[in-house]
Amino acid sequence: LKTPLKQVATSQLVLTERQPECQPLTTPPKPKETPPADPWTPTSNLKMLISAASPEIRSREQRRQLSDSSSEVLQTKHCLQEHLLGDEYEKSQPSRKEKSLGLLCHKFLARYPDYPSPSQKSYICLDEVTEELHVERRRIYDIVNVLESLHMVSRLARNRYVWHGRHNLPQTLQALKKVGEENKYIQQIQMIKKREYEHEFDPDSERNEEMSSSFGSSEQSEMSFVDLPGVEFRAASVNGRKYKSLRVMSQKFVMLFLVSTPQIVSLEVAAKILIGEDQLEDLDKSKFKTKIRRLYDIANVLSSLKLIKKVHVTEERGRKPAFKWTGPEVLPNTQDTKLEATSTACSPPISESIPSKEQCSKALFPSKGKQNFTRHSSLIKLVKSIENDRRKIQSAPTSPVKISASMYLFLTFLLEASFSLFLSQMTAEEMQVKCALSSPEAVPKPEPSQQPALSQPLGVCSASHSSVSPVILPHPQSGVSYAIYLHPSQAHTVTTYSPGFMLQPLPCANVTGIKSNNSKVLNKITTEEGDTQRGSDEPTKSLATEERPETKSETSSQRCLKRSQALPENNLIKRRKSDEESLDTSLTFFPSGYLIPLTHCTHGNKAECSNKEKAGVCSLQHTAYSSPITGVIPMPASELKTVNIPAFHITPLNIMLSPNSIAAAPVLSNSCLNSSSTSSAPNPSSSALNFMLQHIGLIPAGVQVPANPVLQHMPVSSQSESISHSSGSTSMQEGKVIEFTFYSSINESNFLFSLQPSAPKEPQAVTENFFRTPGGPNTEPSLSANSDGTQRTSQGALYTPQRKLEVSED
DNA sequence: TCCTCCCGCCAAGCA
DNA sequence: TGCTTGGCGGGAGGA
Repeated sequence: LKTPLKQVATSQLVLTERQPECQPLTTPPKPKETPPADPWTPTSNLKMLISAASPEIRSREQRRQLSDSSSEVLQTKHCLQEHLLGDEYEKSQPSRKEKSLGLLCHKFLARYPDYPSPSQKSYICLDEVTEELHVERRRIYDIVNVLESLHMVSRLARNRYVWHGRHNLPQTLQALKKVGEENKYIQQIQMIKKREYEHEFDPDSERNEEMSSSFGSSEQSEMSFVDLPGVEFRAASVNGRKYKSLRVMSQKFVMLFLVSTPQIVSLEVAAKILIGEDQLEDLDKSKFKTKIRRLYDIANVLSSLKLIKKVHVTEERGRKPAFKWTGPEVLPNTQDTKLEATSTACSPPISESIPSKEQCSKALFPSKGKQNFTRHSSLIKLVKSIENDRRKIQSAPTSPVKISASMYLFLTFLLEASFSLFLSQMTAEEMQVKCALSSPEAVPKPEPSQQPALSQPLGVCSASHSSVSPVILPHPQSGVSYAIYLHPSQAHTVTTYSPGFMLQPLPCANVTGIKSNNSKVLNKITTEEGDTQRGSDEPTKSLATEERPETKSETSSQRCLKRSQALPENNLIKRRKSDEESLDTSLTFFPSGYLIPLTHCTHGNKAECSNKEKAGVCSLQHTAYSSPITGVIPMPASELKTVNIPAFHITPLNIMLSPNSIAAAPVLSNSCLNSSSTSSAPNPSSSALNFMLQHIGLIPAGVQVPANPVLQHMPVSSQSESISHSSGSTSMQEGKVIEFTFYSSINESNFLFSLQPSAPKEPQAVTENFFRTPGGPNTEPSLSANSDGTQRTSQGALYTPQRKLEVSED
């Protein structure tokens, strides 16, 4: 059996990247009369002589003179070796790049047609290949193993493989995607990113135990080779090393791309996941490095297959190598999903019979007999992780937060970042569904073309981030400016202008559903809110109920309830009582979840303002804000956690602010309410934040905080702070603070921030407390993982890490 | 300096 | 027992 040569093999195929089959615009074809191996320049002969050992040139020779070229080149090489001494010979050697696995893979692939005729089988003889490509057998194994993982080849016998080409690729990718989804790789990726984020805050913390428990033991997590029906896996050593095999690693690597959105996977994350599934407890640097090495090997082959492309992801911590999926799009595993949905390189005229979905499923998930396919151990891990989270939540104390006026500005950044991330982490499908469910008339369905922007997860700056940026909303009558966080789906757009601060299209507040699952307190609150609020709540409430199946093992509200019951010192009722007391005096309530007063209510109008706002009208006096917002929800933030709000439909703020406590908050805007001037500010970068914070003295020089600091309980000094703005139009008054409690809660179907006035606390340095890290001197808020990609402080407040990410291609 | 990954040792396992 | 297969990590080229 001879290894068949690819019908069309030119030097171009070897020296340049191969064009995808279906690419419409290609380089004009080379004139036929030009022999592929002819010298291109007058000096080419010399170059060829000098670099005769180059694999490319050798390959060219091989193709031109099929049988005897290799020996000639070898002779040339030997001659060169004889005549060139020392450095000269070294220089004549092919460079490292020329010997790369990627290039070798190109050459390997050039030997075989992408879509071989089913009638004639193509066989690969390893000896032949190694001889013709002048590489060590070991290297061919690397290539073949990866190709085998994609079912582009399969092992026939010793030294012999069958070449399938890309015929099986669509099915394979679909199967891999399904397995990847079953293995909850998305969650694992999020968890790893989250832990990376934690690590930034607490580099010394030992979380291996936690990680191990969440990833499960190695025996649980072993994953077999994902096979396809009719493509038998006959690896040589299937028993001993298969779990570490490059094949399995390659499949997992591909799965990560297929389940990710966007389809960019960093080597680091991939390596951690692969290690995690092996033996996380043995995680050490060398193992990590080894995994990375292997991933490079795999990535080189996948790159040659045009399935991935190298990119770089820039985060706060630097530039990380990553790869972007450039292969065919793999649609969800539905019965209707035809394989032709895959595109470009994988859409040949498939003449082979395509295995049915049932066959694939049966093969992938056999109900009995030999287990050929993935064990879904990640489910076990997930449960463990969730249990850990739940334990922490239930035992977590709650404490109020004070935050200074200067912090407010910063908080707006945080809110934006967090909410932006939340949005970005939603898949386009979720968005469509939830938008449609929650506000069918107001929410236009995202165009398919918009989906990528909407579904950018994991720190990639989404183009849609601006849609949830805070708006500084002046209120001339009350003298209060508000920051509003609303999603555009909320309603009509109004604009405002606030010099020196973020300006975004301002959606009018459209009261969103706030649903109480079971909290008596909430019922009471609802009563307090009044009928109007309830009325506006109803549609969404019902929708939220529909949207949120009972299968959720434990809602955030339940968790919160448990927590509150378990913690007398933070008893909700106590808190509520306290809140009500403050309400009697000076507390101002703003419509639930939307507005943050930025400026003080003067003493002259404070009471009026307070009363108005208590009635839910203070912020609504202006016609531009005559939205359906009605009523307020005065409740402790911890109780607010019981509110179940359909994600994406609500503005994630619940605010109760005391005019006293905000008496001197800055006026950020005095612009005309109806001004049409609008400008968008970019998402604040980490460096910008750090600069700002350092500039205003909130953090010492040299201290860096990420763009999305932990949102957690932050005892903040009520003492005078040195705050000054030497630039910009925003001025902060000294010695005044806004006091509120910030909670956030995110899970799959809930998203809630709340702000509320906090009880007086011992003065503490704002910087120290706001930016303290878990595990630091003040270790109260420790971070823990959550299965849904969010993070949680020990008090139960959740946040989702986000980094400013830039993806750059090399 | 760090990223990238070639190279080859050597062990597992097959014929 | 020899050969095939492939895990693994040192260390060097390259950016």
